[in-house]
Amino acid sequence: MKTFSISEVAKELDLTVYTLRYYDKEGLMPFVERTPSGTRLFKETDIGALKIVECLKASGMPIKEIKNFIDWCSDGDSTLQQRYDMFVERKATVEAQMEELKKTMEIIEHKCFYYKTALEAGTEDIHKNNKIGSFD
Amino acid sequence: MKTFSISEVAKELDLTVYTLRYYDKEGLMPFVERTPSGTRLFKETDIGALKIVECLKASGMPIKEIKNFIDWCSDGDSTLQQRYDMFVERKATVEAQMEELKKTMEIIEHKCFYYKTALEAGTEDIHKNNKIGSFD
DNA sequence: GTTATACCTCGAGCCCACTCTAGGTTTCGG
DNA sequence: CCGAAACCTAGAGTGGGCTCGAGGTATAAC
Repeated sequence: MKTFSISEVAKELDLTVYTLRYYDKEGLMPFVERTPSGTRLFKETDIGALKIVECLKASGMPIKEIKNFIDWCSDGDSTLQQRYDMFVERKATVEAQMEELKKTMEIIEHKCFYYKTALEAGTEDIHKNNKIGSFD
Repeated sequence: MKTFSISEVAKELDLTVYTLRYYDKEGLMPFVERTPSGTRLFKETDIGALKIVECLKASGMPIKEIKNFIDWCSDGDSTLQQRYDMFVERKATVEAQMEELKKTMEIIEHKCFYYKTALEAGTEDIHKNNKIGSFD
């Protein structure tokens, strides 16, 4: 079976080898096998698992909670409920983040417009004259 | 003109007074006036400006870059172009974050389904039997 | 076979964004 | 006018997530 070195995996996932070893230290990859001399050998499935780790990270989950999930995976079917619940909760937090980001975007787009018109006028004052104290 | 104390502003923006004082220390609120004895007096417009700071923070901008923006604001119309460019660039990064979050969401939804069916079956094995090594 | 490169661990260091403590002053209700 | 609560500064401490240096072993290319 084909295996991959830590630097190959780092390149694939756009991480550094430092980061991968740090994840290992934090218990996020207990499944990765080693050569007799200690060199890590990553399988395709390991890379798949790390992609889930990255996904959870991208959802804003801290390393320690991701570790809980990994531990549950190691514990087998008895933890299926926890893992399901976790993903359902993640879904909710990501939805909230999307909402938040949408609001942020609206303000930023408004500011793009604000500065475009100000640039055209050569001064910000055109906005100040319209609505006093709006910080528009 | 009505003014607000630091704790009122903290409550309004859902921040701590510590955080607000930290922002001040970092130069994010050079516009906030003081009483002769040094107590900060926030105006409505100051709160508006802080909302923009929060917006930039929510867009992932680090404090130091937000400070640049605040400095540009103090410098007046000569920095209109920089500020416009900054918001256009912010727009792009927020768009990228939205894309990223969408991908994250897809994986999470897939996992919700994965665990829902596994729970119904009582074991994760039903997935393992379908696609070997997919970490689905 | 040797030399360069990649791998390893352990622990220290770094950066960011707060968060809090100590020690002090001010303001405000009764 | 007094005591509680809110304000202030300077600087130390915290937690998360890396990032790196030192010192050493292993493997691969020539």
